[in-house]
Amino acid sequence: MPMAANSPETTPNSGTSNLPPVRLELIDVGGRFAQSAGLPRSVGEIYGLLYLSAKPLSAPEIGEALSISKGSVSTGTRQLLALGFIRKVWVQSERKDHFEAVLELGDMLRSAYDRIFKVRAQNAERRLDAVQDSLELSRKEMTPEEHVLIQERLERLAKIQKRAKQFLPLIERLIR
Amino acid sequence: MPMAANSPETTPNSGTSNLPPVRLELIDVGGRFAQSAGLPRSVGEIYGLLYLSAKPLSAPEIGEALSISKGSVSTGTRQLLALGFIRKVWVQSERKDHFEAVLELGDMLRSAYDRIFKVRAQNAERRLDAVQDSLELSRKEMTPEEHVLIQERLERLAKIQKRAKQFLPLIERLIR
DNA sequence: TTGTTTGTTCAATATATTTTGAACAAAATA
DNA sequence: TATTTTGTTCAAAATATATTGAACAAACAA
Repeated sequence: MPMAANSPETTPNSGTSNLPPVRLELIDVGGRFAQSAGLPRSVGEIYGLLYLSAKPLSAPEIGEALSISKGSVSTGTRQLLALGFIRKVWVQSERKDHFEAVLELGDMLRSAYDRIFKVRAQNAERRLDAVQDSLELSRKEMTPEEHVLIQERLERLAKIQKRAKQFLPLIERLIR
Repeated sequence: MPMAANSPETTPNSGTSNLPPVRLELIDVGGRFAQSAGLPRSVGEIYGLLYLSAKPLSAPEIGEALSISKGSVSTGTRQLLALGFIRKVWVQSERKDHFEAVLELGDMLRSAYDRIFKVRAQNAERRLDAVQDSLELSRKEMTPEEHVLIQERLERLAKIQKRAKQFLPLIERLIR
């Protein structure tokens, strides 16, 4: 990975676009970050491109700069808009949509982070409750020893879950 | 997702194993959790199986219970061992390796979490430095305005990065 | 209205990841 | 030693995910 900094050949699209190396690199940074966050690489690349752009870019411009298809630009920008990472802007005497990066990246990342965190915490809670219900339903089909053992271990999970939930608001306060 | 609780048909391996429904459900919970953490589903399923097991299980037992192959059991247990989520135990008069879940799941999750977090923070820092170097290298190939704009925006990123880094120790203290 | 431009959708394709299982290696037994 | 049992590896198959591009729809112009 440290190699990437010195090997423009591996950087997206070095052949056809004429973006300066800095920008190609930030596109790559964005792409990798998106991947590590479970999003398609192209989504991060679009953000990386827009983040260092002096002016809003149209969909065809984005597609050309990154050599990705119309379709990918369309779905990628839709995702970024939904996440609030970019916005549409109106460019005078242009019919095409134009996009620019929301520069308050820190705020966006924080809110995305705890949105995800909250949803996960909720799901985990619901799911664990269901498992505990299931234990009671199948009580007769197991030995008392097995029942107790499982009950205890599920109880442990529930405790972890509860603690994680309690930390949420603390982390939130800390983070903003 | 709520469906899974009521549809044993979709639960892993309902045909051949005779595990009680609770255990099948926790296997599923583990599988999904692993996926959301970017690990193969089977890894989470193995942990889920072991977590509610009254006794350590051998590789073939795991493979049969989850209907996954020898190879998957081998790589899956290796990953879980490396992460510290399970351990090998010696079972009397048995030649096969046996595995049991480390029950202190909370501790393991916390340490895994901040291990990942630290590595990411480091990578982000190295990477951003490289991008900033790259900006200086290609200074002459751009207009002064472009240079300033990019410089400012990279500066913003560096600030976000620095703040995130500062929070790390706080989060750590909070979490343990 | 018709023709043109712009944007979206989605089936087909390409890519990346996971799983399998046969071949191999290592350890234990006899 | 040879034989059996147990565990690992890795190329090939299966699966999951992302991307493409042609077909469609929606907005606008004339």
